[in-house]
Amino acid sequence: METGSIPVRSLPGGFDLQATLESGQSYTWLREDGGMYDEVARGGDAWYATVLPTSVTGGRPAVVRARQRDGRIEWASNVDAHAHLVRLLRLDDDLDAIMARTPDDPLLTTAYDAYRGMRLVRDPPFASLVSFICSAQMRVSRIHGMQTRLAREFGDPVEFDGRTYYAFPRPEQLARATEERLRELRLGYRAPYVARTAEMVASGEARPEDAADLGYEDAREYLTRFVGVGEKVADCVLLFSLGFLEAVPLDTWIRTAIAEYYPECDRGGYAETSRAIRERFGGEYAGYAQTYVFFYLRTGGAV
DNA sequence: TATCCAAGGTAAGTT
DNA sequence: AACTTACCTTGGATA
Repeated sequence: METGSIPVRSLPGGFDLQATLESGQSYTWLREDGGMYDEVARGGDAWYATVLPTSVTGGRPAVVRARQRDGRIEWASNVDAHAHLVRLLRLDDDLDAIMARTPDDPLLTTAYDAYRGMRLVRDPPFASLVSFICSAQMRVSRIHGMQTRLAREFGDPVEFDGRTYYAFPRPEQLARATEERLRELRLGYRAPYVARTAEMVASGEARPEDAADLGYEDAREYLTRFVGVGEKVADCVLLFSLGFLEAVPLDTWIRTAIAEYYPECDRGGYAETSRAIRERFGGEYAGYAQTYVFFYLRTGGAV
């Protein structure tokens, strides 16, 4: 077991682990006290755990546990997790600079103040792709449940500190899943989408990470070749996995925000409205603004 | 207790 | 290209 810690004050703009992991960006972490999304007071200091896939570690899957307490991010792992955490939780983003480069409007300011320190995540691409295929017409807490079941059913088990953790399935593992089994895991009509997309990735027909080499709108178009991936899901993968911080997924909450606060940005079609709200949110870091607004509204912020 | 509704949308079929 | 409609499931609201 290796351990370490990272002082929060060393991170420009601070950090909020709970907000970062429970804001509906990533579905690859488990809170070890069992709770997540569905309760309790904020400001907890619970441990969270994830398993890095072999595509990231290059070797065996690595378990990473982290918690935030006493002004530090504490971690424990079977590898040196520091660089992994910086990457997964975007600890190298300068939040102060990013907020300074998004507009100074009342909704954004309120959302920023509510979850100061929340960062975007950088999830492994295949897990992110599957997670957001599953997200269609689904509550955040249930998306998380689906991903947890997929890992336990099809992922590699990894022993760490007396417990068994499960990596998110590799494409070839998930490609072996039958639609029927996926429906039993309560994916509903998303089951064939996940099965077909996993086959596409496993066969080498296309890989989500290949979109990273393209320009933003071409990258979004590229991802829609996967079954179950439309423009909104594509934007989520671009933002939460592939580092396109300008991506603004147009989900129900953001559409509500547009109607209430930025009606002039509603241009009818997805691409045009997306472009308008992206500009309204300052362009290059518009996705940060989107994520704060989404989480703020979803957790009861005034509309 | 029964019924209804909506949830971080997408694919397929019509105009 | 723009506009409908069907689609699994289920927690929470309403009757």
